[in-house]
Amino acid sequence: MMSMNSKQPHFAMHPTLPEHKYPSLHSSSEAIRRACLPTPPGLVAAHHGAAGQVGAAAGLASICDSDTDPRELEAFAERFKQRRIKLGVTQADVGSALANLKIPGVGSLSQSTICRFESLTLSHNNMIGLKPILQAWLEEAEGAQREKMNKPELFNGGEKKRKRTSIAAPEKRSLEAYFAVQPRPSSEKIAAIAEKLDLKKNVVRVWFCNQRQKQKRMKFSKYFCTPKYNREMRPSTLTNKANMRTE
DNA sequence: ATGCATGAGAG
DNA sequence: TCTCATGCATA
Repeated sequence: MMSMNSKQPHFAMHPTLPEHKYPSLHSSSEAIRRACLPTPPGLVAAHHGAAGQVGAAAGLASICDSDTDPRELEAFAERFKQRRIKLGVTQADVGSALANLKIPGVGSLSQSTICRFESLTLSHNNMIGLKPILQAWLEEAEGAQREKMNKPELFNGGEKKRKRTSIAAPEKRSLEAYFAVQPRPSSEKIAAIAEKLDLKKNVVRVWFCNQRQKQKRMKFSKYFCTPKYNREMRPSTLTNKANMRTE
């Protein structure tokens, strides 16, 4: 049942980026952390007032560390976004610019990932791993603030476009109902559900996997279940170039 | 901003 | 098979 895989955080391993080999990045992630920056100016160790409550609820002691403290991550993410926008750089720009940092084992990231980092919709560990990298980029970008970032990157052939499956609302509601009573259905159960909803078994399986991942995102984790955080869970809009232009 | 998907690694 | 980090495609 609870096969809580306590695995190490690993990074990029995308099939669509042959440029990098991604050699066990997490091994060098600590090196990056050290090699990068000391600690943010005044945002370090915000308030530990709520930390006690959360820590108790979580039954953890490690989150007291300023580098893994959810509040510190939250503060950094917010500051990161603000400064990125100040620089007039999009999430996609940041993602591709990361490759220019030449950090061993660190290639580019997608707009999706940068977006999720800023909105805290990543796992706690994922946030911790990405923070030093994005922090390094931010420093570089602000250091070379007077120069214009260039990202040519234009090579397109005739690749097969992936088609995204769309699960209809009724089916989705059913899935959610099943998930509520059993987040981890057996293979057989999945097959049964798939047949009932007339969906491919794999689609149902992946849906459950993704649903479980959602529960583990920072915003929905135990660290952020207090009314206060729920209130501040609102999504922002000033992110894309389009929105920035709209001003 | 987010839904569905992939693939490495672990079990 | 699952988890986990991540991304393409799309709303």
